[in-house]
Amino acid sequence: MINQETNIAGERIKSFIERVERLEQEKTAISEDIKEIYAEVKAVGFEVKIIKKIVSLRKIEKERREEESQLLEMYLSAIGEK
Amino acid sequence: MINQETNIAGERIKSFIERVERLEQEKTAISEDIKEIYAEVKAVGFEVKIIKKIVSLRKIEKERREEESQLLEMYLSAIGEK
Amino acid sequence: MINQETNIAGERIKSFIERVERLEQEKTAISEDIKEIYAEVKAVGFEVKIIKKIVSLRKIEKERREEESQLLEMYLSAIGEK
Amino acid sequence: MINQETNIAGERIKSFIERVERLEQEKTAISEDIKEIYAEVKAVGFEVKIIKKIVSLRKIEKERREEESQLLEMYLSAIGEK
DNA sequence: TCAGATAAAATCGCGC
DNA sequence: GCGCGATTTTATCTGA
Repeated sequence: MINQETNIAGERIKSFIERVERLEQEKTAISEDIKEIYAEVKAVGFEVKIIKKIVSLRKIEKERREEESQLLEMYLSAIGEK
Repeated sequence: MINQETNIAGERIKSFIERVERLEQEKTAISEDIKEIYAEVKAVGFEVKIIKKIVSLRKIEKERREEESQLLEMYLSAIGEK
Repeated sequence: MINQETNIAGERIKSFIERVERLEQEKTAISEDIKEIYAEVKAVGFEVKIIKKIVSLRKIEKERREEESQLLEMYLSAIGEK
Repeated sequence: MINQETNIAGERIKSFIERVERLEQEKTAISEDIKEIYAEVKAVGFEVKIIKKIVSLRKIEKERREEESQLLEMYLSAIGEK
């Protein structure tokens, strides 16, 4: 019956939406936690901008290292060493 | 002694940075969870674009309600009722 | 001849830049006009904060309507009606 | 009569809001014009990022010059030359 | 001076 | 794979 099928589909859609919304709320909460840390950084007299810069630099560095490590694995694999 | 002070400052900065990085990892993990949900949405044959639009629409509605509630508070405050 | 080409490119770039700068000046001028209106609002004894909140509320409502209309189009498109 | 006063106030508020909204529309329109220029920049093969950088550098330069000129005026005024 | 709002820039993911 | 649009992040600005 069409209506029941529609309802079932509706239920599934609703469930997906609620799961996404739940996760986005968590994300927002974490963003707020991060803001609080920066407020603390400022409160103790450090420069927020600089700390942020360091964080982003470390992220880039980490990504670079991961890429290099993947590249290394690809080479090793290519010469049959892994 | 200057070096010790520097070290103490360095320790505190390091601690802030690590706390931020920990939280950003959590955020990334949640973003991946959300992506997985949308992959599932697609897998069961629903249109991801539409579900995303519904999510954003509900977010806007929520924001509107919050703004309205702020407006009410402003009114009350303006007429000295709060 | 290379120098002429360079000049031509340079002329075009200069023209783009000047067009952008002209428009940004206009934007700044409008922002100042808006500020003047709020100064007037304050001068006649209304609460600027509340007027601003109403403006932003109306903007959100407009966005909501636009999103709804996009959602409708997506639905129609999804069921092959458009 | 209170209701009439309220209406008059309401009319004025409405008028302020509409004036602001009108100006904000103009601002949005100008922002779109700027975007179109950058689309054109890209279409003819120039790098948007670089053009934007030039625009922002020129803006900073202009502001610096204005500040210097103000500073000069302050000095002149301080020594009674203006 | 500082938080909150606004705008700009960079990044990411999607469809073609 | 690449551009395009959407999201996210960063920087600037403004008012309290």
